[in-house]
Amino acid sequence: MESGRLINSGVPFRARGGSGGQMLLFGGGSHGGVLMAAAENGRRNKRPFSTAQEELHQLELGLDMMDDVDQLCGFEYELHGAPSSERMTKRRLTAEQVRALEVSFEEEKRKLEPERKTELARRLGIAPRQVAVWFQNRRARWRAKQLVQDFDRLRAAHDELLAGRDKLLADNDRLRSQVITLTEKLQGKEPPVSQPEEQSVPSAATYTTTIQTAVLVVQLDEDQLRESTGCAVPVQEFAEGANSDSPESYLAGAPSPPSSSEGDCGDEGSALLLPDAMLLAAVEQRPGHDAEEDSWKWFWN
DNA sequence: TTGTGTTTTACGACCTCC
DNA sequence: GGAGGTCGTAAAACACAA
Repeated sequence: MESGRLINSGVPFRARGGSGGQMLLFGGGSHGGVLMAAAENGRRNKRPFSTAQEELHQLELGLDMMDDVDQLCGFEYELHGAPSSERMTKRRLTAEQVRALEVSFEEEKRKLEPERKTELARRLGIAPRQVAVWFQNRRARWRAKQLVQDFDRLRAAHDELLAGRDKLLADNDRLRSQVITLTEKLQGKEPPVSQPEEQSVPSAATYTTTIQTAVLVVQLDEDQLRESTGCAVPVQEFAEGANSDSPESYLAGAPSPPSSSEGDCGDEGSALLLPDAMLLAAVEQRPGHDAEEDSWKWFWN
């Protein structure tokens, strides 16, 4: 056996002499001599490995085998047997090879056409199989990176939605207090002193007046609210309903319990936000109203 | 120098498409 | 059925702290 001197190479190798000339083999650690460039140079380099092509040239074996990439790959097979039976020795691609592969990866939109594979392999002095494997692994890395980016994007959108939801809730609280206060002022009452059981039961006339007052407040605040929440407020619909005879008719538009899109400024739930707030202010004063049985009390929580 | 974590290369199993 | 894809993983190559 004859060992070659691999410049800038950490790849275990051995050169086998033969009557018909020398053959270079790329083997694993136990297969042959090991020359480490790092040991020679006394330091580590990035990507210290030369290609099979470079090594063959450096060894000056005098073999004109560089034109046949498949033959080059076959050398490893000769050492290890069929690729499926035993792993081939790993060989790092050079920076130049990786750069060319990256360019091709971008140009071909991550697809590798057979002709392109063959051409790349020939040009870079590696086996077509290596090009295919490199693309497979590169696609996997690209997908992993995309996954991270998608996650970051979704998280940012989620945080933004949460912030919007908090703002909506705060606005809702503020406006609810405003409606109640104004309603009570119009009724000539002072704000309740947290004794709801002892409150006097309003008459039907007062009840209707309360609702109409609430609608008025909503109309006055509509522009401000639309600006602060970014949600459409169907005040007109609600106002029309307030003119009907039956207060119960207002309940037809009562909100559904929050769905998975809670906090979302969507088309249905939050569009009912203000009318619902107004309505509830009135319903709370409705004769015989039982707050515990209120099916949409979730809205206030 | 060594231990350890990360990246890269390569493969087998399985799936899909033509 | 073959070619080429993904997925999961092994193992070599590499980086880096202690």
